[in-house]
Amino acid sequence: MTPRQTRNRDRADRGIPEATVARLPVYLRALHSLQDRGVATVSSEELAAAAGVNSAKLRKDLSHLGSYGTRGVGYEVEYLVYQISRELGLTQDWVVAIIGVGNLGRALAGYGGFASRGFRVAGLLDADADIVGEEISGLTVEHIDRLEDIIGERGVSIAVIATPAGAAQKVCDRVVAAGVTSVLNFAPVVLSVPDGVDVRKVDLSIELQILAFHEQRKAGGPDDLDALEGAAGKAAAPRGATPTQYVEAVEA
Amino acid sequence: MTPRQTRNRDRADRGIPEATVARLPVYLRALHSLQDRGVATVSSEELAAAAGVNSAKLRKDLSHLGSYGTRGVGYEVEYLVYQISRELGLTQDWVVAIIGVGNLGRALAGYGGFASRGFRVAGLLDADADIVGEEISGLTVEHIDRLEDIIGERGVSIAVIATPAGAAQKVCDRVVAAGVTSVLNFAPVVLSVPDGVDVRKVDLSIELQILAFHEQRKAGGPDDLDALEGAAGKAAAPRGATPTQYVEAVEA
DNA sequence: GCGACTTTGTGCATGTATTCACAAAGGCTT
DNA sequence: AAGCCTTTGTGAATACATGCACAAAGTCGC
Repeated sequence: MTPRQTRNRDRADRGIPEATVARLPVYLRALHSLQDRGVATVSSEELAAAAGVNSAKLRKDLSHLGSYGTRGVGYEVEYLVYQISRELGLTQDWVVAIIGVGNLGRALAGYGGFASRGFRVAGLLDADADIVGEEISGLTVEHIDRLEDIIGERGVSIAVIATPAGAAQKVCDRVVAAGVTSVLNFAPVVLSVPDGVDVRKVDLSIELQILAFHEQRKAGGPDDLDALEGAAGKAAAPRGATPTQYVEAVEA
Repeated sequence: MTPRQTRNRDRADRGIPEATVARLPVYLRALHSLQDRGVATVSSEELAAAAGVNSAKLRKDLSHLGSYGTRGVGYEVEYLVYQISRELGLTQDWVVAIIGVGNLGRALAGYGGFASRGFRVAGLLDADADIVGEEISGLTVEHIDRLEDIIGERGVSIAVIATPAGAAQKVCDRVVAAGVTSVLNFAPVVLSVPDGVDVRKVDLSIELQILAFHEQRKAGGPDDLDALEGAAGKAAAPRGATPTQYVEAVEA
């Protein structure tokens, strides 16, 4: 399937690489910070340093949006902020609902970074009757039974799932059925969704595990234990000999 | 600089691609879940489906660890769990300190997914005297002045930074100076660290912005506004004409 | 013990991302 | 107004990642 490839534009063609899209918010943040400091113009070298990337990469990324720099000078901060914001869709407001008001849901509800960037939290939902009615950051927690109504009435287009793992897929199915096409998932499960729905996952324990891998690497690789007898490995290793028993605890 | 490339191993050579490392925790989770259901053996096809990836990719990923499957049969769940755990460094315990006990820090402290996977939270630190002394999930919040002592005494090797943006770099410098070489950063800033230190970033607002981009795409691309007059773009557009004023708010 | 069937492990082709390095483009100075 | 200096934008080279497709390797029924 070729997705909406055609629009009435002729400069930057509509195929911005995913890797670039993922970096644009970082550039945007760096630009905002420059703006606060009153900087009017920035070179790719400086901006790249602030964003923690290679300057050639930054220039190529920006070139996908169009040609917004001035050779010999750099980029005008305010103009670039606008162009990136527009490209990312931040010149309009997005209505967000947070589902699952545990510790994490509360933290998200109170997160200042939403409002300032065009994301409006319009609903906090939970299944727990004790939590429903509670007021958090100016919003009253509502019962998840009203999910479909809330999404419809308030025009929610992004759902943030912060429920326990066991509930996530069911909640996801419901928000998708109600018309949501973007989901940010904090529950430690792989959500399955129909084509056309985007899911992004944020997973604390995965990030820690990746760090652990590199940490171990620095310390000298895995404790070899059964690798001593060489390449035969598998055949010789006692198959159930797991030193720690990895019993899955129900999470969050 | 060629990093520790040599160990006493001859099977899977020590170059596991980063993309693979990032997926191993996902496989591990899927395997744990199979284990809970009493499944003893799984094919690459099934496991791939559970992890939400292509089965060829899964097989290639696993082949980097060694040859742990049986043709015609599949993979033995328990054995594979052990091998992946070992590769990720989860057969040993990692000591974690969480710095910054706001909403997010609390949520992290209470997150069940840590303990069950070999991560032990050994310290909660904050600069706010009102918070210090408070008990959260069985730990007492300590003052950040004791940072260096705590890291040294308790053998902290991973620091989780959940402070406000403004404090993050300073905290990071201190934990690195105290010997920490892995940092998980929740603050919305790019941390700069010396070589040999790994930083991973989790950023809620970046994820939302990426979703917004795709959401906008589905809806038909950016509102064109100044692109109407064609390719001239930049020259013709009124340079400060940002419809919304993107003033950076100090973030959670 | 043999043949049919299943599923792994991987070579190869394709696609995507990064980085280098430099010509083209603009501003600034004299 | 000419030339120097800076910095962009991008072609080309390289590196990394994905997915197909199939031979090799094993199991299981008969």
